[in-house]
Amino acid sequence: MTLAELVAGSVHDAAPALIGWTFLVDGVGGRIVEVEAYDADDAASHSFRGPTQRNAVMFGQPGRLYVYRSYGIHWCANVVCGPVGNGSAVLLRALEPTHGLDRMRARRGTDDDRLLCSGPGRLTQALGLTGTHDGAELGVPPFELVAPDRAAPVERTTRIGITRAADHDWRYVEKGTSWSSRGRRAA
DNA sequence: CAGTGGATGCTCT
DNA sequence: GAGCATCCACTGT
Repeated sequence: MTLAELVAGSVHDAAPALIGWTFLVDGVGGRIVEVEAYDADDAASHSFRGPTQRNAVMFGQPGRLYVYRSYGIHWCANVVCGPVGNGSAVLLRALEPTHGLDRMRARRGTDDDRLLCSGPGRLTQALGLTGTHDGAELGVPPFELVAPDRAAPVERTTRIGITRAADHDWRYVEKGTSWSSRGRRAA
């Protein structure tokens, strides 16, 4: 499956299908092990109340990056999905670091590899993503999204860190991973 | 360990 | 003026 095919469909199909893909920015990144789906009928989604200046990218071309500031401090990155105008996206919550570990350690200011990409704010910091990347097209430099050799086993749970529509099971985690943002295990 | 609260800026009410 | 799709440091066991 190509990236274009994957993001063109429903966000609820694309989100679990993204698990196991390798996401790189300028050669730095890793395997996607945790994501969440957000659509326009979802009270927790930025697109719920229709297009605004901030969420404009969510209503544009699929396969682009939607980046927003979270809690005034962090950046969070999403992959826009579905047909143009439907306002859905997949929040990237955690990666298993595989490429450019040294650059990620330097950006994050830690030698604990478990803390490099296990969380949406950490992930963007490790990969150097900021608001300047909002609306950027994925799959072209400096971005790279590589499909896994075979589909990864995926677990489905409730989303994290939201107050509304928190009961929707739209969080997807690679089964058995120790790199997710919750439930870490020793290496 | 678990639980709490502060940092910090922008969007929408 | 409220409320965040978060993270970290600090507290008390």
